[in-house]
Amino acid sequence: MGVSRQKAAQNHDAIVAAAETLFRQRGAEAVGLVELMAAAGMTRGGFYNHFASKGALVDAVVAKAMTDGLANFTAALDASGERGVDPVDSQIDWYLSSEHRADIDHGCPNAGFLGDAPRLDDDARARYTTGLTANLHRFSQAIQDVTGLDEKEAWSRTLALFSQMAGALLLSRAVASTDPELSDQLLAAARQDLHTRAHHG
Amino acid sequence: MGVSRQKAAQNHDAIVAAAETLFRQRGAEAVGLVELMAAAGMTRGGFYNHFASKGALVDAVVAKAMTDGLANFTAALDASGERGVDPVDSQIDWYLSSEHRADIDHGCPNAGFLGDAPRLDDDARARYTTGLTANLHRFSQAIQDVTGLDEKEAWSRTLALFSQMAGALLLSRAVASTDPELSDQLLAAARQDLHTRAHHG
DNA sequence: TGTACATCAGTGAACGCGCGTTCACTGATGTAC
DNA sequence: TGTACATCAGTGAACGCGCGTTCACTGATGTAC
Repeated sequence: MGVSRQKAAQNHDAIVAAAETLFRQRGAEAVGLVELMAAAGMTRGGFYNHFASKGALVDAVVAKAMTDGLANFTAALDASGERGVDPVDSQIDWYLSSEHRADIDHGCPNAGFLGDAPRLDDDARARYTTGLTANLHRFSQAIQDVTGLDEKEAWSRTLALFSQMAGALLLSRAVASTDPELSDQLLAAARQDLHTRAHHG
Repeated sequence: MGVSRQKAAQNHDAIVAAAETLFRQRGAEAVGLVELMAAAGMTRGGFYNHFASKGALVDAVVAKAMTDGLANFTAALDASGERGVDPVDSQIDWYLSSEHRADIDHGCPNAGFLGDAPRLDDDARARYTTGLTANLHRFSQAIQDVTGLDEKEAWSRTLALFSQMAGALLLSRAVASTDPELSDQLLAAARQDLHTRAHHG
């Protein structure tokens, strides 16, 4: 084998991790397997010991990103609760921060893969959709806790709020290098607007 | 020549028109010149009589889409004014309609190219940014007319509202085939939310 | 107005290149006794 | 515990293929006289 099973499992994870970064930055189509495997510390041929095809890797990457995203979101909400700060406000501030704008590699996957989602294959798009849905339900619960709205109202509010968060983040990223001032204004306008709306019963 | 100058100019437009549709649907990277030229009714070699490179075509497509988008937006606002209906409400209804969701080929270019914008080359990204800025200014003027807010307040309001419109549309498109109900809910929630906010002074 | 010639948009074969994928090979690891 | 062998992750050359681009060629168009 030349490599222990433990090391092989680490290599598997390294491929997925390298792929997530590269796919988010440049899109899955623009990343070749040679470059990808080099980024994971191997040469090209080994790829097919881990995945049946490049498409299968895309599925795995989307699945992992969505799962991690939900875990991070839940952890952030819990951490806010423990610190005694408003979890929805904290989330809005982080989501529309310049740090999150810059963190394309590991930021919110719902936004990170949003532009690519319509062009993913069926499996990956299904994974994106279920991941997004789980995230929205978690967010809706937090909205309910904060506002006291009923379940249905909170769900509508959540869809409206998250649309604004994702839209502002994507627009801000799209113009970040060409018009930094507009990029900042987009984040600031959405942040201010969302804070006043998140708690309005 | 085998082809008149008028016909050559028509062919030029046909290439750009075919490219806009294909690029919006699948992304510029995923569309080959053979397929593109066939869609425009020609064979591959003629492409370089019209554009120096594929990248130059991408620039031209983005530029045309953004220009057309602003013209369409302005025309729609004027048409609303003449019919005596609220131009901002009309725009919101159209933007978050299932028709606009389906019209990827010719819908709002600010949303249509939003997912690709960060990965466009410098020229195309600059064209996207200036086009978006022009659209936002036109929208801000309409918001000012409707709400009576001052220029600065209207601008912030515009950024917040348009972020929500673009985000809802992209999310709705992303899940349209995998979760049609969620896709509809995203549009409906944003529509309802935006109507109540657009006129609030 | 008619003729001779230059122009140049479109054709289709060809180019080098990088892609995703395959495969014979390697050698340390894991297993059987 | 030690030895012989099977396993299989990783290597790197090779595959066919489609990409963007180039180029010699064509022939109707536009121009000069």
